[in-house]
Amino acid sequence: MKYIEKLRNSGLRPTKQRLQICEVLFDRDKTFHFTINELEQKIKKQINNKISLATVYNTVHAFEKKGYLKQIPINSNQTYFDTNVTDHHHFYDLKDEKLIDLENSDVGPINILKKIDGKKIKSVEVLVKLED
Amino acid sequence: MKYIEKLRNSGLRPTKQRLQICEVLFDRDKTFHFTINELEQKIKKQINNKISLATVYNTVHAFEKKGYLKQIPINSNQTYFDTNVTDHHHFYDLKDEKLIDLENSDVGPINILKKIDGKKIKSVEVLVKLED
DNA sequence: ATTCTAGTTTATAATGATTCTAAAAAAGTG
DNA sequence: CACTTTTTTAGAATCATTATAAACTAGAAT
Repeated sequence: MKYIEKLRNSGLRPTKQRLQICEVLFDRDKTFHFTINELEQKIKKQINNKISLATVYNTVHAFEKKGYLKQIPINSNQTYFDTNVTDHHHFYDLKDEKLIDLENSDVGPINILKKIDGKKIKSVEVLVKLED
Repeated sequence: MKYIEKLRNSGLRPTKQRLQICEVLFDRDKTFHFTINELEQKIKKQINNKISLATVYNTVHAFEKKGYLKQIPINSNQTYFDTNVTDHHHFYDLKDEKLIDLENSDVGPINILKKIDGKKIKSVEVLVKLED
């Protein structure tokens, strides 16, 4: 399994559950935007093994901490995660409640002119809300 | 009271509770970033009248719908609101968990080059995360 | 391989923000 | 005042997320 080493190198034991969640999350062509709930559904369909909801939460948070996932800042009652951890932006379709990737080339350069003493910029994220 | 007409014009009855919440929200010099919980605390301190939590929620949502408040897209278990409804952006200090306004003049123009058929852009919001 | 230990999984309970409910109160209208 | 509609309210219900504590497992040591 290709994820065993990746997990070990991060200090995470490559358990059956983590490896299966890796498959669901990372064996794909395109970026995956998801809520924990949606991920749970996908796991149910794709895997012949029940994974506890608590484990899904634990794993997603562990992966986020290690930098394999990131949260998408958006106002929703559920937390959204993204398998694309590079700097990039999003459309959010308010009607369908769906996220759409904006590649970096889809957004002109962003200039932050204000500085805060003693702080440095970690990330710049743009959320473009869409309506009909 | 200066808020009576404003409320009436929006189709909201100027009740005692709404007027008091208006005072807490809008009788200030600077932009106010808050969660419902923080707002409730401020109301308790500032007003000699108990306002039910349900009313605070109702009122904040009513004001948001009328465009007097807006939500700030950020990942937090609590929803953040902003009394500054003009197009503007935020710093988010990861360490202190504090929001800081970025005036429009603090951010260069943002060009969204991608279009989605049948959808139009409602808002463009930038979140700049800060670290030490 | 067997034993040991720390890390992991799990079902379930607990928490906490938000929404719902339905009855009482207040606002606006004639 | 009488009437209708909107608003407020306390408390219940909901729903995402986190905590708990017991059972399990991976990796290391013996």
